[in-house]
Amino acid sequence: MGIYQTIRDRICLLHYPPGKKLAEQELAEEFAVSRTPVRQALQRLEYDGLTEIRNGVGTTVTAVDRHAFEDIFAFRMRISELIGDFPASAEIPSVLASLGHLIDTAEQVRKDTDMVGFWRLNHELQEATGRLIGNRSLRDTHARYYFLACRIWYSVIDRIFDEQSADFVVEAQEIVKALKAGDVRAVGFIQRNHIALGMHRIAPYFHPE
Amino acid sequence: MGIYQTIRDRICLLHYPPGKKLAEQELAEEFAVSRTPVRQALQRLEYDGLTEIRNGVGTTVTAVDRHAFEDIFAFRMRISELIGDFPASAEIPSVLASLGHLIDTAEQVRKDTDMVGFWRLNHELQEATGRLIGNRSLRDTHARYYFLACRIWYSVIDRIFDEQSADFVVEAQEIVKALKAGDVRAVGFIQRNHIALGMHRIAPYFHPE
DNA sequence: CCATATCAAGCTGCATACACCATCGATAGA
DNA sequence: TCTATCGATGGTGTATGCAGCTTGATATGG
Repeated sequence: MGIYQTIRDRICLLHYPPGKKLAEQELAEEFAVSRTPVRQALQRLEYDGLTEIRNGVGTTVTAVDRHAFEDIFAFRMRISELIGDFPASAEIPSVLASLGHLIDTAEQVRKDTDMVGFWRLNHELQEATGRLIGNRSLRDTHARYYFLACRIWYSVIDRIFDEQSADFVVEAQEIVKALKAGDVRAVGFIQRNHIALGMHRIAPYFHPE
Repeated sequence: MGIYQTIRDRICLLHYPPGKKLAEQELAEEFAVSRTPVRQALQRLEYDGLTEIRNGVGTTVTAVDRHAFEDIFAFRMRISELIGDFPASAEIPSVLASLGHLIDTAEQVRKDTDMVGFWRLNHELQEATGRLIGNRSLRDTHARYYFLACRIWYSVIDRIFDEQSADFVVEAQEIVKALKAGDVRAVGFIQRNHIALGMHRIAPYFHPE
């Protein structure tokens, strides 16, 4: 996995929490490369909105205030609603295969209260539903804002794990049913509804900094 | 204006047409800097989808095939429809001021068949309507895909200038009327409809490569 | 004449050195 | 004692040299 993806996942997993300073030199030594490729990754992360680079100061992980939280989740809901307008129906079989594996794994993850495992399952679901989107612009945007959102719910996952992971299984099962009926539009609405559920579940725990 | 914006505008203005090779060394000499900041700009443009970097070959401006054309315009239509869901009503007065100046300038641009001037007016309208969007995620996406779309209609602007610029004035006037009524939602639908008009006007001239 | 191997040129990717900037603490003066 | 200034420190921004890759021209053998 590349430097960009590694750092991005660490931010989403809160291994690098908001406000954390990321020193180029330190990361360069860890990845056994020079500062150049590390800088490239950090600049891309800044473009994603996950980090902020200030000359002479350093690179810091961006804070997520109440405004950003609401903006991102509301936008993701609208984006998901659009999935049905651009269905990539040819991908349905492969997505169904992914979802099958995903639901099987989810039971074990729930028993173990394996939060990192749950985070990975969400990545897989995101990747799978992305394959159903037949419009590249929408698909890219869908993925882009997933990575902005996932660290938000992960910041309170220890307090909502049971409900959130139960809903996750329900969401995956509903998507399977919809896809077996060939109804990609339903997938978008299912996802939209579960984003809304998650948003309302997170909001009480989410205090602006 | 920065290196990134300069190169981006040259791509959108077809000064750098699809397929054009952008040599880092050459650009570095033009901007009187080293390759490093040029590389930074080119990498960001690649992330935008405007260029493609291949090791050992060089950086080329991406081609726009029929698929990309349809994806981008369809997506932009959907994005514009969402504007009304996140109105930044406080910006209405300043946007009205921008639109006034814009409509005044447009008449002269139409008389002169000033295509670059028309291109600039579109930038201004894009920037002004962006200020009406109260959701940062939507605003960023709205801007991002504008720059992917504008070089497409600009590639055939010489053949559609009269109709396109006439519609532009109508669009701006309709937006003024909507904003005077405080109806930001209407702005999104006006823009959506004019994107659709433009798309159908372009399609006949647009041949896949 | 054609196919293939080889080499040279030009490009990007990376490593490194240095310049510039922001910050904090020490120190001297009021 | 408080304040202002200066310097040390650690960070990012840039320039530059070199390594590795791609591609096209060229030479060579069939």
